[in-house]
Amino acid sequence: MDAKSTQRKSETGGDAAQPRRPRVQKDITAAIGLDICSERYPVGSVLPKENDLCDRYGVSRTVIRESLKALAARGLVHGRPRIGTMVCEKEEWNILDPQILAWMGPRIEELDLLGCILETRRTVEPVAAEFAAERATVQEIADLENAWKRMRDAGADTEAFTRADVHFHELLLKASHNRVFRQLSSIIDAAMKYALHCSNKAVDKRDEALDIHRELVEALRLRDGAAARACSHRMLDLAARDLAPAMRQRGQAGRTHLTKSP
Amino acid sequence: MDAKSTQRKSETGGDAAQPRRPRVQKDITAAIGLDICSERYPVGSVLPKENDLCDRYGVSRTVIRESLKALAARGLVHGRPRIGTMVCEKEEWNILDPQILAWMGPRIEELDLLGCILETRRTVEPVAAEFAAERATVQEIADLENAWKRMRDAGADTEAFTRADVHFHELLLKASHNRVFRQLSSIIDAAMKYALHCSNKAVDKRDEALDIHRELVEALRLRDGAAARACSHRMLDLAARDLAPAMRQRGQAGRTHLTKSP
DNA sequence: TCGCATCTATTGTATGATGAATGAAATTGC
DNA sequence: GCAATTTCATTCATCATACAATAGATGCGA
Repeated sequence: MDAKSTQRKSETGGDAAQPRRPRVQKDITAAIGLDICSERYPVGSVLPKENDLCDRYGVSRTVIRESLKALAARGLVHGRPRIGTMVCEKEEWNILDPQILAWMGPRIEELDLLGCILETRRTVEPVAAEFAAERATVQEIADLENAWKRMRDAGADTEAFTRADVHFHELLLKASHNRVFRQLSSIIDAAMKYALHCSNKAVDKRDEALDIHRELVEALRLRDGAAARACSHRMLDLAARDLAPAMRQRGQAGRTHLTKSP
Repeated sequence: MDAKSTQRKSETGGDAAQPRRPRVQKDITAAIGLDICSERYPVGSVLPKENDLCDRYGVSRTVIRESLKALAARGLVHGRPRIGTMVCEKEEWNILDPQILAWMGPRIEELDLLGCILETRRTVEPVAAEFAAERATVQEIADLENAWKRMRDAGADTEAFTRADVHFHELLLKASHNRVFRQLSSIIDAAMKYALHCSNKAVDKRDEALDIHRELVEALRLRDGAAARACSHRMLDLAARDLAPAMRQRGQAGRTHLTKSP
C-alpha cells in the first residue's frame, strides 16, 4: 500500500517522462557555471539572451534569472540592462566558493589557491590561536579536542581525516571570539578543505600533524597564548613543507613567504 | 501625441497618483530588516506567515519571499518549511553587511565592531603591506598615492577624508595580490568605513595619519617590505589611540591586543 | 552630415497561480 | 493508552504574463 511512498525519484540528470515540474535550478546554475569555468563562454563574452537560454535549457525565464543571479553573486557574471550578461574577469571570481571550486575541477591548480590560502593561514591562524588561548570557553576547547580525536581515529580514511582537520581549524577561528575571523572561517572553508586534502595526501606525515594539533589544544587549556601561537606556527611550517611539491610543480607561488616562520 | 513619452516619473520616494507597480522590494526588505534590528521581532521569534506579511505591507507574496531571501542571505533570518521564518541569533548575523549596519543605526555600538575590526586590521594589514611592497604594480602604487592625495585635499570634509581613507586601505589589500585578502577587503569595507569614521572624528589628529600614509606609499615605492610593515603598525597604533575613548566608553573590547604592537 | 528626439529590443521587477516538499497535528490501529 | 499513519497548512520552487526602465538603433530635420 506504500506504492506512493516510494516516489522519491531524485534523478538529477535524467530527462524522465513525467513533466511534473522537477527542481532544476541547481542543475541549470551548474550547467552555465560549468560552461563558464571551462571557458566555453570565455571571459568578457556576452552569453545568449535570457529567452534563448530559456529555449536552450527548456525552463522558464524565472529559473534562468535565478541562476544568473546566483552566478552573479559568485562574481562569475555581471548583467547590465539591455546589454546582456557578461562573463567577468577571473580576478572578479569568488574562487573561494565551493561551487566554483567544484566547477573548476582539475583546473583549480591554475588559481594558485594553495599559495594564497597558506599565506592567509600564516597571517591569521597564529593570532587566532593566541586569542583563543584567552577567550575560548571550556566547551569550545572540548570541541577542539573532539575534532582532534576524530582526526586520530580516522585511520587510513583520508577523507575523514581531512574533514576533521577542516573542522578543527574552523573551531579554532570561532574560538578566537572575533567576528571577522569567524566569518573568514566560513568563507575559506571550501578552499581549506582542498588545501588540507593536498597536505594530508602523505599518510606517513599525519602522525606529526596529529601531535601538534594535540599540543595546541593543550596550550589552549593552559591558557598559554604564546605556546598556542608557537604551535600554530609549527603546524603551518609542516603544512608548507607538505605542500611544497604540489606548489612547486607549477612554478609561481609567492616568493619566500610560504616557508618562513617569523 | 507625445503625451506618452513624457512619462519619465522616477520619483523614488514619492507616493504619486499613478501607482503603476512601484519598485518596493528594497523598501520591504529594509522595513523588515529594520524591525528585526530594532528587536521589534526579537531574536528567536517567528515572524508572521508570508500571507500575513503580504497583507501588512500590501505587496505580493513574491516580493515578501524575495525580501526574506535577502534577509536570510545576511544571516538575519532562517526559514524552514511549515515552521515559518525565524530570527537568527545575533551571532549568526553578518554584521559586516552595509545594510545591517545601516539598519542598526546607533545600536551598532552594541556589536563591538570597532574591537574586532581593529584586531583584524592589526593581524592582516601589516602583512598585506609587506606583500604589497614586493608585488604591487606601479599602477597600484600610483592609485594608492592618488587616494592619499584625496585624503590630503579633503580639508574639513570628514566624509570625503574617510571615503579616501577607506579606499586607501582597500587598495592596499588589493595590492597584496592575495585573493583572500582582496576578498576580505570587500567584506569588511562597510565596517571599515564606520571604524575609520570614528577614528577620523578628531580633525586635529589627521595630519599625523596623513604623514604615515604617505610614508607607507614611499616604502612601497622603494620596495621596502620591512618599512611598509612598520608603517602599517604605526598607522594602527594611531588608530587604536584615536579609537580608545570610543571603545572604552562601553567597557568590553578585547584585553590588551588592541594597543600593542608586536 | 551632424545632432537630437523617437523607437525598439532586452533586461529588470512584480503578480498570481500551482505543483512539490515538509513537518506538525489529527486520526487511526493495536 | 500509545505509536504509526494520514492529513493538512505552510513554505519552497516553478511558471506564464505583464509592466517598467534603459541603452542602443533608427530616423528626421537643419
